[in-house]
Amino acid sequence: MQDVLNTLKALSDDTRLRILKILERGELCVCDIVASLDTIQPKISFHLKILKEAGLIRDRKQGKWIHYSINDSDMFKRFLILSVLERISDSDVREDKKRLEAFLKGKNSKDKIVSIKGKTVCCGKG
Amino acid sequence: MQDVLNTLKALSDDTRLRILKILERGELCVCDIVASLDTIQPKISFHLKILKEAGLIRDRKQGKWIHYSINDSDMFKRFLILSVLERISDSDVREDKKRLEAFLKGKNSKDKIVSIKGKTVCCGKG
DNA sequence: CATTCATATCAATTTTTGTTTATATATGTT
DNA sequence: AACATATATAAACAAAAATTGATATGAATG
Repeated sequence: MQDVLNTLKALSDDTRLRILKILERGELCVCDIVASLDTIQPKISFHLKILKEAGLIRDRKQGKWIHYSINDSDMFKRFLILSVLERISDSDVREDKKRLEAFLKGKNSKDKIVSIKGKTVCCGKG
Repeated sequence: MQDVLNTLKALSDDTRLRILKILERGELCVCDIVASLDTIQPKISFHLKILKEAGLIRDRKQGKWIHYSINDSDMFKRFLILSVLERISDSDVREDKKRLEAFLKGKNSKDKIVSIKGKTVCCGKG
């Protein structure tokens, strides 16, 4: 019973549903999610941990960054996520998505600038 | 988002999953559930309220008793319950089921005795 | 109409969960 | 090596949820 419970508990939180909702877009690093939900990083790390321990997401380390994505190895969980997220109204996550796209755009242009100097930058000031 | 969240929260509790699991058997009154989970009545009333407010169960009043049953009017919720309960191991609810059957048996025999005197008794001492 | 029984609700408490500030770790850069 | 960045973790605090014991409500019975 514990695994089902953990899974359900992990899904029973506004912040975590919002995280999953933007992860539907694809793999994201922590700072992307922080920017998207317009909040502080430890909060996001806390919720990512819960989602990960429930087996709903997985992470991939690459240099300084840790990329999170929805874990599709467990059918039941994948399916739960799908049917739950589908029932969340677009208006509940519109702002999150806006902020995410704006942030990613900013990152890209910075990447271009710094790639000239050979840097790879995420959210830093350059 | 609030309705999905309420539903998930209602499902995210050991006691409530156990209640749903025995309600799969069919309609039951509060005292049946109390006996089945071997606990105190206010606790069960508390959890029943949460399940009801989430739209997962419904109640039917009949004289002194209130009978609860799984609410199958909402497809999504019905389906969530099904897929969640299916993943709960039998061993997690074996004792509950045992206690329930024993209790119902006791009730029936008492009913027979008191039906002679024209009474209908639930859990009272006769 | 007083009593009993089934259930609900309340108030107090305890437990669990989420938030925040500060700090640690690890990787990459100069 | 010193520094900056991305993320995690810890500790303190706040908020929400669960448990319990006491009491209220309302139906049936004698």
